[in-house]
Amino acid sequence: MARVRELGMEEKILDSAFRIFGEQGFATTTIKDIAAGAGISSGSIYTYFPDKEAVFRAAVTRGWTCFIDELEKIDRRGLAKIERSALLIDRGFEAIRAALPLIRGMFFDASRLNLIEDNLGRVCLAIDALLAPSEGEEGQLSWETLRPRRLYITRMVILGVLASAALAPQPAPPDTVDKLREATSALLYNTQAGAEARP
Amino acid sequence: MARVRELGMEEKILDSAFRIFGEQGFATTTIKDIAAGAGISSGSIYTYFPDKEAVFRAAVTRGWTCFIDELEKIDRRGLAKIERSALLIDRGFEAIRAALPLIRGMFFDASRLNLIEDNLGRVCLAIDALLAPSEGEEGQLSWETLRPRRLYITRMVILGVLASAALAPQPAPPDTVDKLREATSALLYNTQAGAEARP
Amino acid sequence: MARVRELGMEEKILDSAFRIFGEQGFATTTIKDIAAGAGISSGSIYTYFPDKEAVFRAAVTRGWTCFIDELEKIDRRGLAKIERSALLIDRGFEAIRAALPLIRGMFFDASRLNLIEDNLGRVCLAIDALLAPSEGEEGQLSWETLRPRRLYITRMVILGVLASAALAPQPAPPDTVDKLREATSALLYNTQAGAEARP
Amino acid sequence: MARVRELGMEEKILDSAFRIFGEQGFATTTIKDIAAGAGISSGSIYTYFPDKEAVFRAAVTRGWTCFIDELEKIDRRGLAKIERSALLIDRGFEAIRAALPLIRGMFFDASRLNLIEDNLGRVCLAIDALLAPSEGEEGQLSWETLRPRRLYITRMVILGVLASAALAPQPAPPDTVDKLREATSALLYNTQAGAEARP
DNA sequence: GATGAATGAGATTTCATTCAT
DNA sequence: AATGAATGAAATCTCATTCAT
Repeated sequence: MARVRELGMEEKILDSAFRIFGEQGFATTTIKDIAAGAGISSGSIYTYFPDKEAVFRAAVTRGWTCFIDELEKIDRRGLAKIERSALLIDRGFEAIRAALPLIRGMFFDASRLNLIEDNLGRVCLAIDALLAPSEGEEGQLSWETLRPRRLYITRMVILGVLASAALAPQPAPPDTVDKLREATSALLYNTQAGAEARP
Repeated sequence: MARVRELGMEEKILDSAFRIFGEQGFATTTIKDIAAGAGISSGSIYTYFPDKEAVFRAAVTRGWTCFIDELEKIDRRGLAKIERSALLIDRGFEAIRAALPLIRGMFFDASRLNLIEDNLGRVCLAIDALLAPSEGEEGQLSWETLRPRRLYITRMVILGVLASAALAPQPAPPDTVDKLREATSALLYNTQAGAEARP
Repeated sequence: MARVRELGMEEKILDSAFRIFGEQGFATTTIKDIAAGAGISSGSIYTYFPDKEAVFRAAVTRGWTCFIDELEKIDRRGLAKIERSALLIDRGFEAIRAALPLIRGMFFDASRLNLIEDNLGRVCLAIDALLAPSEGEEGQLSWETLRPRRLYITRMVILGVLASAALAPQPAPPDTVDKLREATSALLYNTQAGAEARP
Repeated sequence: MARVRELGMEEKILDSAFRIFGEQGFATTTIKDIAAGAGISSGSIYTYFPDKEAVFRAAVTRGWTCFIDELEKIDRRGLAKIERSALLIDRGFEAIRAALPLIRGMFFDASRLNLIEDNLGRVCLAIDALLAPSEGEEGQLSWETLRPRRLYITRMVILGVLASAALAPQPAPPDTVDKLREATSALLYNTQAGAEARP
C-alpha cells in the first residue's frame, strides 16, 4: 500500500477554504475562519498565499480541476453505448456531489473574478464528448439532433444543474444529487421510455 | 408643509440598488454606492429603508415581481399553439433581459436570505402553464412527455437560463439573450425541425 | 377662577425635555424624542431653541427654579418651631417628588455644563434658612451645632438625598420619597425620640 | 511564538477608560479616546473587550472593587474606638480620592447598567461595620441611635459624599477630599466637641 | 410658523494584513 | 516557520441640524 500522502499545509488550507467559501461566500468568510478550519493561525495563511483573493482563486480552481479530472477519467472507459451513458451520468453527478460546497459560494464571486468561463468551457467539452454518440452508433439520444448549438446548450444545462445544486436547501437533503441526476437524464433522453429507464 | 417625500425616491433607490447589487453582490456593494447611484446622500437611504438588507430584499423582490408579472401578462393571450409558444418564449426572454442585472448578484446572497425559492416556484408554475399543451392539442412539444418531473425540470432549465445569463461576460453583448432564447427553444422543442425553425 | 394659562410651545417642549432627559440622559435623548413628546416636529424645536444643549440647559434650569421656588414659598410661613420643621421637610420632599425625573438625568450631564453649582448653592441657602433655628428658639436640632461647616454639610446632605433619589430603581416605587424623607429626618434630628416622632 | 499579549494592556485600557469615562461619561467618550489614552490603536481595544459597554462595565467594576477592598482592609485593624473611627474615616476618604474620576461619570450611566446597587450595598455594609460601636463600647456616636434605618441612612450619606465629590469643580482642588472628610465627620459625630475634635 | 426629508459628520465595530517574538 | 496581537481603513448606521415646501 502506498502510504497516504501527508497533506501539506497548502492542501489543508485549500480544504478548509473550499468548504467555508462554499458555505459562506467570499466576503462573509474571514481569513480567521479558514485558518481555524485548517488548524493553524491566521498569520500562517500568508506564508502560503499572498492574500485572501489568492486563497479563493486557488480553492475554486482546485474544485473545478477535481471535477474535470473526474469527468475526463470517466471518458476513457470503453463501454456499450447505453450503459456508458448511464454510467457517465452517474459518475458526473458523483463529481458534482463532491463539488457541491464550492458551488454554493462560487457562482457570483467566482464569476466576478473570471474563474468560471475557462473551467466551464473545459467541462462543457468533456461532457459534450461524453454524451456525443461514438462512431457507428446511431443517435437515439436527442442530444445529437442539437449539434449546431450543442456546446451552448450543454453550458446552459450544466449551469442549470449547478445552480439547482447551489440553491438546494441547506443542509442539502441526501437525495439532492439523485433527483438532479434523474431530472437531467429525463431532460436529455427526453422520451418517456428513456425517462423511466434511468437507474 | 414639509419638504415632500419625493414619490419617485424609493424607486430611484431601488433602481440604483438593483443595478449595483447586480454588478457587485451584497457584501461588496456599499450604502454609499447605492446612494450615489440614486443621486442622494447615504443617510437618506435610511429614510426609506431600515437597513442595507431591507434594500437588498426590496430590490430582489421587485426584480422577481416584474419578471413574474411579465410572464403572467403573456399568459392571457389566446393564440394558435405554435405561434403562441414562439411568442411566449420571446416575451419570457424579454423579461429576462430586464432582470439581467439582478441575476448576477442574486444567486448566493439572495439564496441565503431565502429570496429565491418562493419566487422561483411562482415562475416555474407560470412557465409550466405557458408551455403545457392546451386542451385538444396533441403534444408535439417534448415537454409533455416529461410530465412526472415536469416542475423539477422546469426549475432546472430556468436556473440554467438564469445562471447562463448571470455568467455572461460583463458587459453583456447585445445578443446574449437572443442566444439564450434560441438555445432554450432548441432544448425544449428538441427536434431537428424545431431546432432549426426557431426565429 | 383664573383661566389656566395655555401652555406656550416653549413650555411644552421643556415639559417633554424635562421628562425625557430625566429618563435617558443628555446623549441618549434625541431631538426627535423631545419633539414627539411635545407633539411637534423635530424641526420646530429649532424655532424655540438654537440647539440641543440649549434645550437641556433650559430644562435643567427650569427644574431647579421650580424646586427653589417651592422651597422659598415654604419659608414664608410662620409656624411653631417643631411643626414648622416637620412641615418644611414634608414640603421640601414634595418638591423633590416633582423633580425626580430630572434628577436621574441631571447629575453628570448637568454638572459638565456647570448647571449645578449655582442652583445647588441657592437651594442650600434656602434649606439652611429653613432648618436654622429662628430667633429665640434654642437649638434642639443638632443642626445648629454644625454652624461652621453648615453650608458644606447641607450641600452634602442635599446631594445625598438627590443622588439617592436618582439611583432609586426605575420606575421608582411610590414610597421612594417617603423613605428618603424619613431617613433625612432621622439623620438631621438625630435622636431616637426625634427619629421615631417623624410622621 | 507570537507577539505576546502584553500583560499590562488590559490594565492600561482600564486606566484610560476609568479616567476618560470619569471625565466625559459613557456616551461622550469614544473608543478612540480610550485607545489614545492607552497608547494603542482603536481596533486593539477589541482584542481585550467585546464592545464599548464591556469596557465601561469593567472600568466601573474595578473602581468599586478597589474602593471596597480598601475599606475591607481597614476593617481588620484593632484599635481603640475613637482612634479607630478617625483612622477609618481617613482611610475611607483616601479610597475616595483614588476613585474620584470614576464617580464623575458613573451615576447615571452606571445606574442604567445596574452597576451601582450591588457595589453600593457592599460599601454600605463595610462602612456600617466600621462605624457601628464594637461590643463593650457605649455608643457616643450618634450613629447607633439610628439603628432601624441605619443602612438606608448610610447609603444616603455615602451617596452624598460621592455626589459631592463628583460635582466638585474640575479639576478638583487638592483639599476637596479633606473638606469632605471633615464635613462627614462633623455630620456623623454631630456634637460640637466632636465636630471640632476631628483631625 | 411648521414640517419632516435631506444632509453628512462621526461613532462603533470588523477584519485583511503586518510584524515582533 | 508559526503565532496572534496590533494596526487602521472602511462599512453601517445615527442624528443634530438645515431648508424647501
